[in-house]
Amino acid sequence: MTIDAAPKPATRASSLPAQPRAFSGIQPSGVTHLGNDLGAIRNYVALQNRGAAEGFETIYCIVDYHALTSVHDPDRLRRQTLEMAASLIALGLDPDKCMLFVQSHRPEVTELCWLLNTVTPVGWLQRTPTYKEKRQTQPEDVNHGLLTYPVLQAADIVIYKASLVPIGKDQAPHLELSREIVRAFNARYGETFPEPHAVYTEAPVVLGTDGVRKMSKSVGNTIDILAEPDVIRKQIMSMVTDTQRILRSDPGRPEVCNVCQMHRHFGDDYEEIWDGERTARTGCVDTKKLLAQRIIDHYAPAREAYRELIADPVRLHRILDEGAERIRPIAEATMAEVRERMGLR
RNA sequence: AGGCGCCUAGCUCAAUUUGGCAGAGCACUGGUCUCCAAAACCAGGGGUUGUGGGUUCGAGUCCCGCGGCGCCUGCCA
Repeated sequence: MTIDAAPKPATRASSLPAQPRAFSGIQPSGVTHLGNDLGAIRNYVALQNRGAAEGFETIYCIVDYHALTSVHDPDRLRRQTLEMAASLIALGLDPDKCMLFVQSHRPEVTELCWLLNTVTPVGWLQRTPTYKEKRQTQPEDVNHGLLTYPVLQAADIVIYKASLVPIGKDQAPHLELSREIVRAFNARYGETFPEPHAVYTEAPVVLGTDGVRKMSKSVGNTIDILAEPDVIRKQIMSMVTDTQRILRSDPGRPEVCNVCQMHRHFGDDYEEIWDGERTARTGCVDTKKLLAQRIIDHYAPAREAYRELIADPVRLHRILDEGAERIRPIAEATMAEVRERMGLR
């Protein structure tokens, strides 16, 4: 992973942390699928471990406030939040190495969101790609939360004085907006927040089993890595392959075959597998069975860990509560500083 | 707050001027078929018609209340 620019050393403003902190939020979309892991979670784990080794803090937040802009069923939100927490831990986030908590357990962030709202021009928000997209996908429910979504995102990052934000390229506009909001605030009230920097992670766009759209729970084209092996086999066998390879003897085109593309992430021998497809030495069924088995094996420990975690909600709640408590002093210190700077106290 | 319009399958919409067995396309599931998938063909599941009352032998359809969405005119901190 690469950092887009070296964070400024925090020498000028004494309120900035000595070491950069990393922050990332993830929506409580329920049990994670392959796209979640390859696209984000793997990088969270890597950054967490790097932080533990190099001495900077990593903060991961399940953003249930943000989810409320689209999810309106309380039971579903609660369930998906727990499922996401269990998934993250099962896939390698370690509450001893990182701070893991639920966004709404630190409600101070909503106060900061309001305060940042007052330095944010509406035009910036209306131009946000995801806002425009949501107006299309849920036209019956264009609530104000959708518009102010990036402001809450900015508040999330800066309330913990985080300066490193691991994101995929698709999130670049949101982070750029966060940077502008921070600049606007610092310009008006004095240097208070570190400007967040993108940590561009190598995040492949993982296509779903239909081979066309991005893997997504709402589309229903996921590979559920934490599900039972039979479910995974069935999902992979149903994947769309190279639509021009009709007969077993036809040569395949690994570049356009989503099954072949996924092999890149599960073994060093994908070139060899691709060669088998090109020369029709192997068939799609062979390649699918191999992929299924590799995914099943690779996620076997995570699957077992998930099963244990989700069966013990008391323990999960305790982990999340502890995370929220550990991060509390940072949030409270920031808010005290911000209120003072803005003239509220 | 008032006025007008809308709400039917996961989605887009039907359902005769005047109440009479809730349907189609897409999507989904299964089958046939070429290694699988796709495509094609065949079959199937899927609905408390937003919600609660009322009129009627019978209500998606008519009447009243409530909720949601959109547009318009206002009011208020």
